[in-house]
Amino acid sequence: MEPPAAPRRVTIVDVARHANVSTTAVSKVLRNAYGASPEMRAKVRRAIDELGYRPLAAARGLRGQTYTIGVMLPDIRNPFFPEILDGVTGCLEGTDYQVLLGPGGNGEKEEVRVTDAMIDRGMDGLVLVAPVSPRDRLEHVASAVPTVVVGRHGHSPVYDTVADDDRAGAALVVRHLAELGHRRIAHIEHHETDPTRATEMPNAQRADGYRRAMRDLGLDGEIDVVSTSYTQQGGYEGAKQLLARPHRPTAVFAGADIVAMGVLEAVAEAGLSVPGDLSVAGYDNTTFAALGQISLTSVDQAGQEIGRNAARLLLERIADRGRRSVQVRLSPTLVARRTTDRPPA
Amino acid sequence: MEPPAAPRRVTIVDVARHANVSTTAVSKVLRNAYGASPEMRAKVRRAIDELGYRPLAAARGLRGQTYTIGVMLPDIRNPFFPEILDGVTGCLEGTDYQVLLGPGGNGEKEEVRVTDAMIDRGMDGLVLVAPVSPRDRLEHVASAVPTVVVGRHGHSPVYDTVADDDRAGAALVVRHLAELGHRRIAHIEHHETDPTRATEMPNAQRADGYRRAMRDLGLDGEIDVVSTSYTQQGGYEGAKQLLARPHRPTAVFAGADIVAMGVLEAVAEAGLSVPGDLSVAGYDNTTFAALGQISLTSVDQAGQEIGRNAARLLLERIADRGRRSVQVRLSPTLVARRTTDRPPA
DNA sequence: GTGAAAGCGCTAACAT
DNA sequence: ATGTTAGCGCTTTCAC
Repeated sequence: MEPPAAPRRVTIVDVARHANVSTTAVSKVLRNAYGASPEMRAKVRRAIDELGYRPLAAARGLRGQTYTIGVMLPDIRNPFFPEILDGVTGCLEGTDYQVLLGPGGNGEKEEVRVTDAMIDRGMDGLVLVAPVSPRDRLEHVASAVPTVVVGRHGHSPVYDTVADDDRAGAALVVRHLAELGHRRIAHIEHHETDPTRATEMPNAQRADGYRRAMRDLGLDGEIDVVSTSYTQQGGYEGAKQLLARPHRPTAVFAGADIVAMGVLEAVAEAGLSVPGDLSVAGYDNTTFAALGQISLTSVDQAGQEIGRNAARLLLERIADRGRRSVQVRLSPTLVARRTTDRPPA
Repeated sequence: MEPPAAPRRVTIVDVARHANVSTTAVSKVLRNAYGASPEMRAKVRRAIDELGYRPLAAARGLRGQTYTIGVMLPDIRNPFFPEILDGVTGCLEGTDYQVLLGPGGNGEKEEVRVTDAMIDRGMDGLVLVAPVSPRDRLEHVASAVPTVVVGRHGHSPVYDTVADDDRAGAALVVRHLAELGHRRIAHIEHHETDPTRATEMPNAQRADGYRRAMRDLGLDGEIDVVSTSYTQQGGYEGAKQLLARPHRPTAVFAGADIVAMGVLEAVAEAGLSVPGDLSVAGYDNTTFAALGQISLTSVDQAGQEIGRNAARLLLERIADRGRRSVQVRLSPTLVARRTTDRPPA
């Protein structure tokens, strides 16, 4: 009546014995490495199947690879990130790599913890999605393990980047609203104090894109930015401020869909209608935006495309750690829905 | 001009040499194990800090633990799961364990792949969230590594379970609607063919809870179940069917919030109003439900509580693999919002 | 093409 | 309380 201890795992030695070959031979078959005859391969594969052998990734990692790709997501709740993840896993399908996710937590401390953990676990490559850590830290990580940084602008020789052109996305929104006839187009941005991040983060690029687009349209005088945060609460508060303006805007470009949700709430509370009294646009084209009840005009980032590119670059870098760093920039598209229309007469 | 190969990692040997002690001593300090004097500990810790040493989890795992807990999520997109995750990570905070997520993919094949991958990576324990795999498979996994199954009914001697009482949750909705005066209360369920899952999955329990509650209220004759799927599309189609009934229901209990979203869309399309013409309730109290624009009556599962319990049970089982299996059942609560009201006169 | 043997970084027995 | 030594399961020389 002993406690049901875990039964001993089948090891490479068992397989070798069962197939009457050396462990080296088995290892070669596992890795599709050079130096094993077809007959040998067949024999070994049969033994593997018969014994139900699975190589222990941890042990492999001690000498070679762990066949594990780590993806750090800063916030599981953001409905945009699953798209990226789908792209990554899709690209890795058919390879021997397995994707594991590290829950980031939107803070530098949490990011350090999770990236260190991934390095300590011998992961072969990392995809960092919209990291908030300073550049040095990212480079530190990238020097320990092949890394692709996603959704953050600013280059580095040690890691590759994939990002949407957030400035262009913001311009799409502004032009769309201007074409509808709006002039007083306000923007709600995410407040950023850190100097590096103030240029590298998507939110900063969106705000910048908004300003540039306004200027390009000759609307310099109408530029109106409220600085809160990329949260529903931030959108609510930002909208409150904008609605209290003596001469209030006819359109609001919220820096993220979740912000737009807060705006919609504040507008409803003020007894105003969308888009009758105010047009509202978001960013990210999240699930919310597509809901029939919401039908929010938004900017679609090619999430899957981003993920696919990230995975591809990562595999390339794993294969050649010394290669020059690559920057991929993708173009977002506008998805016009029912929250934007012509301004009130 | 050689390619910048990864600099050699600091190992336990380096630390031992630097501190003038044995590797055993360092190992003991790392694991807070018995047999190291305070002075020794101090010395070793200093060396660790000075060298920036971090133990390699893969190597530790080869003999002992990897200090990694794997959480399998079937669907990253489901906004309910982050709650569970928060509970798990919260409970593990302060311990040496790191949580890594395995993207499930809502299919048996994907689940096998990701659970195998987690086992192969030497994880110390697994939390499986709402797995769809058959019981045998779950027991197979659990026999390889300590496992807690979350959000699935049905016990097993080899794994612990944590779940909300979905029957009770469904009853909460039915009683709420009945108290408002509804009698013709319909339900949209997720179609399930597999016999094991037909009893063990939450959706099945919700449908069952609906039927029981209707009977308990003497509404046997009004029981009306449409069988589609737990998707927005499923809700849309289900609602279409219900609205086409000669004597249509006055209230719809959708088995999940996302289903309710589809219902709302179909209702709006039919030119009807909620809750004026039809009351709608969901399940899961997701982010959607709470949005001011939606304000959906829903059932709140204590997600964080579920996660905390799962983590606690897992730690207990890691400490004692032989202990009897435990089942924790938590109680959901109703969150009444604006989509439910008295039936039309 | 094949296999023996060394060793990856750590922990666990076993001395001392 | 401390150190020595033998592995854990795999990959990688390097013989043959």
